Amino acid sequence: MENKDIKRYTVTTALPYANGPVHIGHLAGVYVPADIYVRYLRANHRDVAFIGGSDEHGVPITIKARKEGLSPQNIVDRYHNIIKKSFEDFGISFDIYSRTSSETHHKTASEFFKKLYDEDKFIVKTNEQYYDADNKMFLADRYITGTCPHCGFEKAYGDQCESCGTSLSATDLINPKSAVSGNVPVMKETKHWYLPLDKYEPWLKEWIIDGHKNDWRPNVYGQCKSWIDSGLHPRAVTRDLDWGVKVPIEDAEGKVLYVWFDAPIGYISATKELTPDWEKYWKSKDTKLVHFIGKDNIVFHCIIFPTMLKAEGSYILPDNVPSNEFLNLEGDKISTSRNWAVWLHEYLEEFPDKQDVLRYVLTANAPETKDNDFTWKDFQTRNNSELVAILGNFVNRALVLTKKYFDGHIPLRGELTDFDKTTLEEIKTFPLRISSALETYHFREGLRELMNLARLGNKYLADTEPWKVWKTDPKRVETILNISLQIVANLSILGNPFLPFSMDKLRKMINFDIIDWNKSGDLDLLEEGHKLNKPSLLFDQIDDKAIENQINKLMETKKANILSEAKAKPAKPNIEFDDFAKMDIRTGTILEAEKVTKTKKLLKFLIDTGIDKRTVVSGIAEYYKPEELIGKQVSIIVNLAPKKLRGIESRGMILMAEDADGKLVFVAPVSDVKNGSEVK
RNA sequence: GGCGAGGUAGCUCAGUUGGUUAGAGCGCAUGAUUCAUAAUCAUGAGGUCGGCAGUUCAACCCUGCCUCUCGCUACCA
Repeated sequence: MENKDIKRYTVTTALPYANGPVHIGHLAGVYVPADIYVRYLRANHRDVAFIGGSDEHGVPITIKARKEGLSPQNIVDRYHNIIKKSFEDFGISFDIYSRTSSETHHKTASEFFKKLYDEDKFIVKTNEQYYDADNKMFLADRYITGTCPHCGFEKAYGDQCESCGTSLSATDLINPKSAVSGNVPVMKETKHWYLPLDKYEPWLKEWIIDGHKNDWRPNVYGQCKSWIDSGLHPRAVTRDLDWGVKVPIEDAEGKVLYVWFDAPIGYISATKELTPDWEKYWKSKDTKLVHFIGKDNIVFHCIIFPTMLKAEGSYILPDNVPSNEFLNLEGDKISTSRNWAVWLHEYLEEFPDKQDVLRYVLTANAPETKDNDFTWKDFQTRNNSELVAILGNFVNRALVLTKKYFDGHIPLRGELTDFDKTTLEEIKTFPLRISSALETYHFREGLRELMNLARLGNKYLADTEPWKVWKTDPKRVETILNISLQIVANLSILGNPFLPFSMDKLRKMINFDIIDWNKSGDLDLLEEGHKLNKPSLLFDQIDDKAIENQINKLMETKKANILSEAKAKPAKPNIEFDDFAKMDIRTGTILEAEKVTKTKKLLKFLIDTGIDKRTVVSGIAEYYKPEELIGKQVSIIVNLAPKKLRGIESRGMILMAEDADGKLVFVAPVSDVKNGSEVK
């Protein structure tokens, strides 16, 4: 578990993409656990570099910039600043929060690429891609639009059709156009460099499958194993684009490093900006590298980036990649585009000075083993019945009693009862209970143990009843409160990684400034006669009103989303009658229907079209059972070019209407007509 | 369809190289208590550990099949 040879730590957090602000999903998955871990390490005098930064390259940012008539730099500046500020205000204690548009990063990423290039670690492939001759640029992904080959949507992108959701390749599009000029693009050869992941397969097997079977989380390990087992392929590391890190070699005009290649190098660049002595954090065997990420990033951080580091040769590899699952919000997936999220910068405004409440809730309910749900009701309950009632209340009781009886001075601990002794012994066990949870990335459990210490305090007070004893034996009360206050002091140390703002406040109240983890478990942290400052409440109740406001806000979002989803898509451009007349739509009857094996969506039909009996394959298996369709009359395009699907030749297409939720409904004659009737 | 992760009390989760009464917190009920932000403390109710088979003296834990959720992937004429 705890490796004694470890001298220092490099802890990184996934780089948030600078095209939007940060929400609670990011926090719960990555930043809060990483921050707890780092604060814990620092309290143990470990040498830590805590690295974060914004990921600012890639096509989506350039598209957003174009849409808003701004430069990509404008866009990333905007979001980088929002994100950076909100992390600061939230107490994510980065040693540096940098960005990939920085000069240092460009230089670092270039050199990294150059070294692999010089050492012949890449393979080169040439293929044909669309090219806009006027603007002299290759059209990657979203820079090309055209008609979707299967839903007919005219504004499909080169990587995906937003109408039917299919992922496409640019060459699939019908009537492709450049999104930049509107011109018809030409095919032109382009050269790209690939990282041959396949060559590293044996090494990855040894390193991950054999080497990290027991210390990586099951979700991380399983995901890696799945990738490796299914066979790795060379992956392009360059792109034809003008926003990003220029490919630093001749013959690479207009090419940049692909974002996934440059982004993780950002961890290294940021460390360079942090300290000239950066190499010890990345190249020294006695440094432990830990990547905190969400589950969407597992492949990059466990397979691709390590392969890059391995290929480069001089870097250490991650010791662990604690990846969380996803956090849902009120039962639905968090979605930036649907505005279904609790945004950090808004939370900070609406709940001022309540950073720790959110940190607490997100940790107590962290998606460590499976997706979890964040609800405002739970947020309120955890605040009111855990933070306020258990932790805040215990501290308040101890401090108020001390003020009342001893004017805020720590009383003498006199003769101990057996109960005192067992309580003191138990206090001593908490540092190890919490640290062994944190060392193994079990943050939820660590926090639970912290609360158990506060529970122990409450129980101690309830059992010893100092407010009663005071009347008969004030000496005894001195001992009771001394012990209670030692618990308070211990809480302030042990709670600091989780609740830094509140523990800071607590330390001021008890006039105490130690956060050294090694001092925790000590039973004389507060010495006799030590003067406490005036107590105040650590946490406040959150009332129903505040929760209702948040829930209403989400309801509004939901309404707005339903409205916009219900809106019909705008009509496509007019066509000539001749274009319509080319389509031959007939009525037909389903004679046979069966599921295509090994597919989720495909049904295979035999249809009597009046003209003939033919096989048609259709992707509706999610909505209809084959047996209930036999005998049903449908509309079918009979002169669509045949297409092989899963080895079955489909001759025609059944007409379906798609509802807002994606459900497909037959478009068919309302009463039976003879098969082969023309639809016109 | 393939692969991965998960399915344990109303909710959120622990758990065991398989061992005899399955745990915690929150919520709920009852009682105690008043120092404390109506907070606390005790006690209790509540679970056929997703389903069915199998291996075993013994399975929540191992094996097989099935089922549901999430993710990746294939697929949607």
